Amino acid sequence: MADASIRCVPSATRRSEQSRRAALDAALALVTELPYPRITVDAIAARAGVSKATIYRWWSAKGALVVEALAQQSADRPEEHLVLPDTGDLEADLAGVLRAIVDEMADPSYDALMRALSIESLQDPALRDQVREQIFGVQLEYVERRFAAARAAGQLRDDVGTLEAFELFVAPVFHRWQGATGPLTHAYADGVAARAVRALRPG
Amino acid sequence: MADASIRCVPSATRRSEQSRRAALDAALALVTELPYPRITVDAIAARAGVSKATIYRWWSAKGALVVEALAQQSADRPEEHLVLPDTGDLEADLAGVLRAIVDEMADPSYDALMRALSIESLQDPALRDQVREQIFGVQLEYVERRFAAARAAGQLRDDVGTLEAFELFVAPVFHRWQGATGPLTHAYADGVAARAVRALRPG
Amino acid sequence: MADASIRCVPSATRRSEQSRRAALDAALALVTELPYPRITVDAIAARAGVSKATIYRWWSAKGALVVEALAQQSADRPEEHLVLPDTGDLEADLAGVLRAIVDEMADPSYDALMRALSIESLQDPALRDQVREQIFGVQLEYVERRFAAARAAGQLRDDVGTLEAFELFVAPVFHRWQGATGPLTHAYADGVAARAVRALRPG
Amino acid sequence: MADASIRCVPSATRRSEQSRRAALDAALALVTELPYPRITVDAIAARAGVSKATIYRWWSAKGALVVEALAQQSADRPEEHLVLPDTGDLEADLAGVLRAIVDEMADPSYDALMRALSIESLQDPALRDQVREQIFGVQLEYVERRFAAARAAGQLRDDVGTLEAFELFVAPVFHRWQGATGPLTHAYADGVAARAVRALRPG
DNA sequence: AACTAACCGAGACGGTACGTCTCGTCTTGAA
DNA sequence: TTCAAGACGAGACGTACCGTCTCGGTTAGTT
Repeated sequence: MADASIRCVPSATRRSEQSRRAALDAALALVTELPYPRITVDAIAARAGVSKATIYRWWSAKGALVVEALAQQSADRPEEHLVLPDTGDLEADLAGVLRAIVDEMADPSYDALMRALSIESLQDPALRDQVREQIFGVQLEYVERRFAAARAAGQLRDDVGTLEAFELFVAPVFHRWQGATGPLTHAYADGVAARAVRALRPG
Repeated sequence: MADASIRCVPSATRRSEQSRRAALDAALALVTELPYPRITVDAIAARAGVSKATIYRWWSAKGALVVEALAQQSADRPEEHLVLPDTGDLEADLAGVLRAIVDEMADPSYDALMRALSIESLQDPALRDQVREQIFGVQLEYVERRFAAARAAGQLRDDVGTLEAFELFVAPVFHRWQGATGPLTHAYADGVAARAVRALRPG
Repeated sequence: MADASIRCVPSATRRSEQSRRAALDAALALVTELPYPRITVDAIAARAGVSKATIYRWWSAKGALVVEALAQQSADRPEEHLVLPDTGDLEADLAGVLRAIVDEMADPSYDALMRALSIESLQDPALRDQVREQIFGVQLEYVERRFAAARAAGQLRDDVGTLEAFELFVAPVFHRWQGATGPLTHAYADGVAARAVRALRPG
Repeated sequence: MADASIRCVPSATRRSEQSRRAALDAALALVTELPYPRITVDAIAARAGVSKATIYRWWSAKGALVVEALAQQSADRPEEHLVLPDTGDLEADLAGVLRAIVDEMADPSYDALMRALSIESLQDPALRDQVREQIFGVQLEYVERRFAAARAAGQLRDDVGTLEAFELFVAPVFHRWQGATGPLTHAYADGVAARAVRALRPG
């Protein structure tokens, strides 16, 4: 499955918003309830009260539906985004958000969801792009604002782009989560924040 | 698939080394030839000229076989490990190895291997642990030596462990590779090395 | 499909004759082009440039439409009916018409039409009755005239009805066609005619 | 369905006789229980306790399985065959067997079974041939014996083959059954026998 | 001339069944 | 015993049609 590329047929005018939401909601619910390989299109269809044909009419495969469901959730709950506060203290702000991320990663349903996203991304380039644009990109925008402020306050080097700065504090946590290569604690979050700030500091 | 844990029956008394190698080689070959979800146990068995029963007798599932195949390859080709040279210039050494990694990631075979490893890690905690110990751990040991030297030369802060230091320069590259969130160039490698060294520098 | 009975509901006053003919013509065309199970309502609708809803508004199912199409054709081409000539020689007349039938049966289009009729008859009693009345019955009437003449000429036994006489020479040919149990040749037609006449002869 | 031809592929040596019988028995049972289009491969598989893949491994489609099931039943119950007794009185013997056939045709499950056979035969030439060889042919052999005796006793014309003679008394009944063109009574059976014998009598 | 009502095309929808695929187990026979 | 070969039960996959429905647009046949 998930070998082909995304379809997401256009004509969208006559599309039933009700069916669309039912499918996305069902997908979201199942993602947090079952290990990813146990989630089937039939189960999503049944849960949504929607026919399998309808799902395949609008999504190329299970993965595309799941990713869109997660993106939709992202859009529906902007307060749950990776919003960097701005207290003036960049390291503290980063540490705070990293602690929050670390806490979320301990939640089994968040874990399941991340796993689903990662697996699909790795299996299908089209889905990887979808994830990057619909989920990662949104997160990045939120971070961008805080870094713009930091840059204006002279706390950031000129030779580091937002994407690189973002990677600097997010990638280690993500890497450790994915590989289970070490504990994901608040202390660890603080350490990552400290190192990131040191790396980004001018001079 | 890959829902259960590893078995890897020990007895091995009358085990046919020939069949074992054939299976591992076939798995390795297919990983680089096909998108991961298209690789089936039947295909591996057919390619290896080995029966499916034999595979299931010695490995619990496709994933365990693939991971062992990759670990085996890792063990067979130590020269391809992530060996940090020691020229005394830590940043240059890091930049060099990161450039090498970036080059490898552009190789479709390497890409496919990494993808397989990541997918299996994400699907099965037991395999994730296996990957960490048999592949990641080996890499880490090689890096450890260089960092020990740097630490002795006073180039490293005392409050940063080897694992954290390792993550600092590897995780961003890996994250960018997995998410296709940006270009993987030598310039990028140099930037990551520079930032890592800044973050690790004492004072 | 075709599990329910015939409906043929609405007003018919406002009915578009154009759509009706288009549907019937499309059905007829497809019957001769495709194996029967491959003929779909969607295909008929598409070919006719008519919507599926329109088809289901006027016919209960594919079968009803096909049967009506065939009946319509039957009505449109009376010259193609099973017309028994009357030369005075009953056996020769029968042999002539049977030879004509045998020739027709070799025509793939006719074969396909007969197949469609038979399949629908067998699947739905309502359609079977429709076929009997609108197609079989018409054929029978034509035959009736010739047998009336034969009866008047004392060439027919009193204890044999027209239907039974009809069956006597038509059923074997039809049976052989449907079961492909033997060759359908002019010689065979002559034999059937001879046997029928012997069976029907008085005394 | 049933568009392709018969496959019946693999080795057959390793084939599980148990699964084969379970599938055939289940098919037979369902044919008498449900209208033919309602019989599904899934239902047969479930009833038989056999996997769908096993069914498709050995039969090309539902039709082939059903036909083989009926042929198997034919083989299992030779006493239920169309066995013509030989009392010396050909007409009485024929009338007897036709009366039995007429009685059977009134049985809904026999009716359903015949319908199934006919529909499949009409939809797929390969199945038609299978029916002819595995079912019709067997019946014909039984009839052959009685006609041989009749022929020896000088009760049959020399210019009529067994197949033609068979058609003469079976086809009218079958035709009337299939088209519902008239009542199927013992009196009708007697009439058909009488006409057949007249047609077949020498001189 | 506007109104109304039924028809029409298009095509999305909930369903059912299809035939294929992969999984992991099990059986057979040769070495 | 181990192995190659491969049939098996289980069940998800993605496709094809079914017959129903809603949507606007059009076209009679009134008012």
